[in-house]
Amino acid sequence: MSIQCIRGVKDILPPEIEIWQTIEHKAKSLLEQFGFKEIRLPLLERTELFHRSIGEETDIVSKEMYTFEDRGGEKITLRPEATASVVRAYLQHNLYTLDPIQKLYTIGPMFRRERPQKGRYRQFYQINAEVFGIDSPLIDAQIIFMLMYFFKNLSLTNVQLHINSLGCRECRPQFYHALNTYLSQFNADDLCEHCNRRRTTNPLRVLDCKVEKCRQAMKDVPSILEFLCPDCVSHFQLVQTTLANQGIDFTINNQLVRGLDYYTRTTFEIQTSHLGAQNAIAGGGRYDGLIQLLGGPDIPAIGFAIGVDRLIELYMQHHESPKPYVDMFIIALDAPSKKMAYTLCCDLCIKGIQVEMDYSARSLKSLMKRADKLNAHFVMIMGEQELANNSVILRNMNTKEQFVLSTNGIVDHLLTQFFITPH
RNA sequence: GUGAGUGUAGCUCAGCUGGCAGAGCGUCAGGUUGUGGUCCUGGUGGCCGAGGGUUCAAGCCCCUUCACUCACCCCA
Repeated sequence: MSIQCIRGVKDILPPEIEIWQTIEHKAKSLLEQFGFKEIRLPLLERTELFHRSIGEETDIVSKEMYTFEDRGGEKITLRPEATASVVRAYLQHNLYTLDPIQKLYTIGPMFRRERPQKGRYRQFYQINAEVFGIDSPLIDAQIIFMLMYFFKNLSLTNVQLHINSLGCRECRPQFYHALNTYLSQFNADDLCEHCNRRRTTNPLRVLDCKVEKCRQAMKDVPSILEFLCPDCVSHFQLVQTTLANQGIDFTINNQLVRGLDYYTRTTFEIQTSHLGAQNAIAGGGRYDGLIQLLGGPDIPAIGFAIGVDRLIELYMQHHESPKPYVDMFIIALDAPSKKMAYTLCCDLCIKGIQVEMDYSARSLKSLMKRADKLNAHFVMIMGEQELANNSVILRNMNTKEQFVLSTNGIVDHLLTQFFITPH
């Protein structure tokens, strides 16, 4: 058995790669239409960055990160998400002194060591966007609008938007207090093993536990939405009315907590019922305290990530991979013809025509079969007879029409008569 | 980390109560001079995931291990 790739990672091969290119291209165009600029970031960061931003008690940090010591003894981690790195770069380069408002996006792989399953890989890809320096709920609504437009534009209509508010540093402590009071009424038997630990370490996470007895126990749990301070209420209200005015359907889900500690106020997730258990294809939220937490000024921010692997899986349920083709396949039957074919092949390729030729000495028949396999739109045939007349045969593979063309000025002739030239 | 299912040709899969390793698709060649798709013929292709055990005999039974898939968990 030859060497295989490691568990939970995969190769993306042609022709599927074309779908990835299409999706990424569409995402970039849309993000740039909305004023986002690309930022390219390292995949490696100091481990400390994620401990401080994502939170020590989260699943990501406590058991899913690829962390190692490099040869200099430094603790390095393969990034499990992008937001922390974007914030790090924003602070490291003092981008806020240039303009506190920055809209940045990045596309690339993330790494989490979880058990792989459908839609969940150890190396997975995200399209990530962040807005720094705007605290208005209008920007919350706008990035959600942009996301929903993106999915609609890809003809992905079977997705649902869920939104919630997690409050701010003013009102969240009061909810925490109420939540702790509520949780304290239960014995260890009433909650699952994880939640017994969470009730002290991260009580918010008990809310969206899916274990049956925990859901029973959480039946009458106070809703975070009842504890929001007036500012948070009006913020959340404006997000909702703005979305509603734009005709965007959403569900308020007060159990939507999300797995990273840094979220405040608006959080959202876009889900689908067509991907099995891993139903979130995009998620994000506001993180007004994170920049300060990482040593920067008190600047609000909001962002989201799209799971590209899942998005593409969903997309492919309704779209075929494009069938590869070449514009022309050249069959040259002897050595002098091959020499000429080679030059012609290069000349046409640099003009933007996809041309393949054959480099072997196989029969015309087998090469015609190959032309068919390559889905060649045209086949050029040249051999002893043609070369003697300074001509070649051009066959249209769909109509079966054949033309005899002079070799004089053939590149221009082909470009103007047979191929739609770019520009 | 836990559970269930599956590992046989490049791909999709048959293979009976243990008895010579199979099909379809793909690939390559041919079906009389230099013309494709359909059709016909032939060739190629395998450490039956790996290691051990039981047996005269193991793809099949037992143990171990690895991988994949799905689910739990978590998230994108």
